[in-house]
Amino acid sequence: MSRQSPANLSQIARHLGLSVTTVSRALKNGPEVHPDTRAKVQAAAAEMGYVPNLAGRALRTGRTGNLTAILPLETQGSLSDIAKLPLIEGMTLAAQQAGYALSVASTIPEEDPQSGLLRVLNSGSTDGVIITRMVSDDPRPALLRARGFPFVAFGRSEVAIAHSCIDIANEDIAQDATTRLAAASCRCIALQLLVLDDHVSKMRLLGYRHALKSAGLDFRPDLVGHSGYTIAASEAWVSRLLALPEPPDGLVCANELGLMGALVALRRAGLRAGREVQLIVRDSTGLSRHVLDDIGVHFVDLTLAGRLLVEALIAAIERPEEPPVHTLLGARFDPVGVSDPSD
Amino acid sequence: MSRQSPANLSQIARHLGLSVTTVSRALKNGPEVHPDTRAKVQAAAAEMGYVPNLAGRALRTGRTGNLTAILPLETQGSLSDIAKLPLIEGMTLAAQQAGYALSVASTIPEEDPQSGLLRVLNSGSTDGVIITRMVSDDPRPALLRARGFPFVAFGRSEVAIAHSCIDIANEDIAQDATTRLAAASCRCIALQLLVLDDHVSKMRLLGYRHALKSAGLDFRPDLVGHSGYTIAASEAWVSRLLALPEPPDGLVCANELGLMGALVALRRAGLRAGREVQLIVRDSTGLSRHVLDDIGVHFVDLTLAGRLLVEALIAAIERPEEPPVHTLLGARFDPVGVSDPSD
DNA sequence: TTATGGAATCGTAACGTTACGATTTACTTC
DNA sequence: GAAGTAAATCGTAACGTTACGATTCCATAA
Repeated sequence: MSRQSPANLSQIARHLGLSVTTVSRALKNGPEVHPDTRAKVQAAAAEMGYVPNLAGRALRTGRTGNLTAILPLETQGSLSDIAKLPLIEGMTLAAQQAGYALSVASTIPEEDPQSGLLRVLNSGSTDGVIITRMVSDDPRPALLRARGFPFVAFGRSEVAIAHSCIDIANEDIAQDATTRLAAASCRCIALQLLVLDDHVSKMRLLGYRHALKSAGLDFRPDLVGHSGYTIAASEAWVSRLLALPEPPDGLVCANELGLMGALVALRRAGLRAGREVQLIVRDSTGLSRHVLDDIGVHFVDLTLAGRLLVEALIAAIERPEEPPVHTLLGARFDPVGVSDPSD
Repeated sequence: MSRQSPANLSQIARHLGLSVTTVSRALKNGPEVHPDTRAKVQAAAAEMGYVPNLAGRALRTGRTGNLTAILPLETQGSLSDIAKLPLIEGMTLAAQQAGYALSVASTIPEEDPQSGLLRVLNSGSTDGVIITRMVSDDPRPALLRARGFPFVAFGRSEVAIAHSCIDIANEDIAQDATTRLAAASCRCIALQLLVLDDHVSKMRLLGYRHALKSAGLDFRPDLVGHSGYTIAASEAWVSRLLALPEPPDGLVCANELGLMGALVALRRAGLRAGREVQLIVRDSTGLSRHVLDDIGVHFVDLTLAGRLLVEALIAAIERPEEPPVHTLLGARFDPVGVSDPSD
């Protein structure tokens, strides 16, 4: 009962009385084989259950058929940012449909982000990488560029290096959310950010300030804060907000977990979402509309983002002469409420 | 600016005046090289930035350094079962720490589950697979066994084939949940299942019926139903339950999404969780305790399950003579409530 | 001095694929 | 019928690694 390996080119060639070369060419629709031969070879390959051995092909061509996404995974057992799931799903499915396999590699929190990337590159087992969590002066694009290694970025940095990137229209979304709260008569609108100094927060802050100005509201630095990626941290931050002398009457939440934390904080303070404090959230899982009975949800389709990232990466690998793409993904605003019958 | 490839064995050999063979042996601590030589080789390899080419190694040894988990991913854009995220995280991190890469392959809903598996096997790009969503008479273990291909299963089937599997103690958990509801004076306890006919549902039903019997309660088939993996389906099912002539006063939810659906259904019916209907949920993300203000949560550590799956798979690959492991993972019961300050 | 044996190192082949140049076959044209 | 040409096919080499048998070297014993 030992491991049986699938048929290879030489077995097909022997079976048909052809050379390995001809079989190889026939299978990839090379123009130099006789149509009859091609048909015969392809029939035999199908019948014998031939699948190309990727190691052999990789050794010869340098292409492995693997893509790697570098994501920050949760190592401590606490609740992870669930928006990663649709992103992973989108990337995996798009890769699979294009004949690639997608591996996820995790950054290690204590580690320099560059060395994690280097580990992946040097293993030589991937054709291209997707990098995430871009920061303003991110060193990774330059590193990848210097190696001539195909990559795409999820999110923008301020580094002037040509590469494809897919980003979320964070500025627009924050601006729209703030404007909607102002239109709902909020006068003290708080903005929840996730981490300090990354590009996402910078853009969201821009949109927020722009909307405040348009609505004729003052900017109050004490209403802006970063609350990290956990429910507990969000709850702590919102609780502090609510204890201010002039607490907010509107809150732009950063994501699902930020919303959860905010809801817990409101419950503890005896306040009601949608009444004393109105909430808007940026959501990527569809979860928020089921827990939030308030103004609405900005739905950001990260499954689509994952698909676009993979497609851009494959383009960078297979057609390097094409110019890089820059896609800015907007959000769909969904009003919510208990009466909404949709999923 | 073309892609620079890292050093290979022959470059190191040339640089040191040794043969490729000796360098190869020195780097993997083979016993036949002189200690001085080994030290020299390893120093040179480190200095020249040598990393083994995985394609070359794979071609020679048949080992690729890749593991594949076959999961059902969401292709329709609807909210996916978020419990997959901690599972993926646990698997990915454990694989990474052991020097493997983990790819996720998705089953295609319309497709025969076997052909998806075959596609993965035949690609020859993976050393072992993790299969999930086991059903009672699952054909996949026999298929994998016949090929001599290393694999582990998440969940048990009733097929008598020796292989490692990691399972959740679904029977115990459902029994404990039902018992707790009965102890909280519930007399009509409903059981939410996910899909019909899989092993998980079978075990949960067993535990549920056992607990009912112990508590002296009658089994009512109309209180047991399967509600699929979406919030909407759960909501529809719970709504139907609540419209029964004798509606339940207790509900054992299947997972986070089942809970969400139940909460929406309760709100719509004007009922309060923890009052007219008491809830217990099986949770793997830590999310439930933030939305549920009721009896409690059975927390199932799927990050750990993912880690155990990968470790068992690596054992099956590297040490096939070892007997397979069967691990049954229990749950930790966490009482919840607004006054609970933990994350 | 010559066997003996063990330690250290080397050379060759092979894994399955593809690129490239060489070779055969069949058909047209003079 | 011979020469020329295009189409079809073939043989060889190479990617980087490891397994295996062969070989060298050196110290010790006969």
